[in-house]
Amino acid sequence: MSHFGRSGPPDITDTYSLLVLNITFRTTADDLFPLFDKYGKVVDIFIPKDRRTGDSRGFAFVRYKYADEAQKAVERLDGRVVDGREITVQFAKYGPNAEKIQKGRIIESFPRSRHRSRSRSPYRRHRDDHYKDRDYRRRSRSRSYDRYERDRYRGKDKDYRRRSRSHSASPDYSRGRGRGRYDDDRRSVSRSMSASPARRSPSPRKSTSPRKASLPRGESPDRRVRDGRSPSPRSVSPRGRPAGSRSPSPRNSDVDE
DNA sequence: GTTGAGCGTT
Repeated sequence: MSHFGRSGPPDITDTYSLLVLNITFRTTADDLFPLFDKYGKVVDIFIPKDRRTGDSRGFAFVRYKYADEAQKAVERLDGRVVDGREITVQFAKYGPNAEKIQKGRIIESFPRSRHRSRSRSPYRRHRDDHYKDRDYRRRSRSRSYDRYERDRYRGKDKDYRRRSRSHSASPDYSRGRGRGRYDDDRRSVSRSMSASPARRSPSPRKSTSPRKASLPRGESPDRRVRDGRSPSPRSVSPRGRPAGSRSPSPRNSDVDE
């Protein structure tokens, strides 16, 4: 098994990271280790995986101990077919040791005084080395990872923080206002979801057509619901939950939330 | 069980 990345970055003081792209989603560090280790001393191999699914993201980071070896691997493994897919090996630009790369200038660090026309690794991609190619490619990227990015973005709370700072002058006021509006919006979404007659209505299948025609937009109910619930939906605590005594119907509490 | 531009963790 792969013991890489099991205890975080082992040692990146003198290692050169290489980025391996275009690898298959099933390729693991163990598969790349022998391949990369053949061309030099591989210190560690890390493959970012999804937090939820745990699947590979399609690229891996290979850390070499020496730059010359890394460079060699880049030139030798770049374009190699692994698992039926042509992988792309190149030096990592961003990362924990990106600074070192610029400082060390591994690209030009050649043991043999061999002056090469192109110090940088020759990305011999397909003839599709166009410039606008990326735009069209980027589009496809948002297919199955869109939700992942969405979740990630939400988790960062970037927007929330920014807004908070903007109104830091009056946190109370802003919070109250922001909260109310936010809640409203959120409830709106919730309502939208609740609209699903799946579990809200236990038996709406018998009369779904008439109701639908009756409320094609849902504006009427919308206002009604907002007016009736806007004031203080959360302030109201109908469930005076008896801490000591357990509720006679635990299911009720579940339904509440 | 899918996907295919990109830059990473205990």
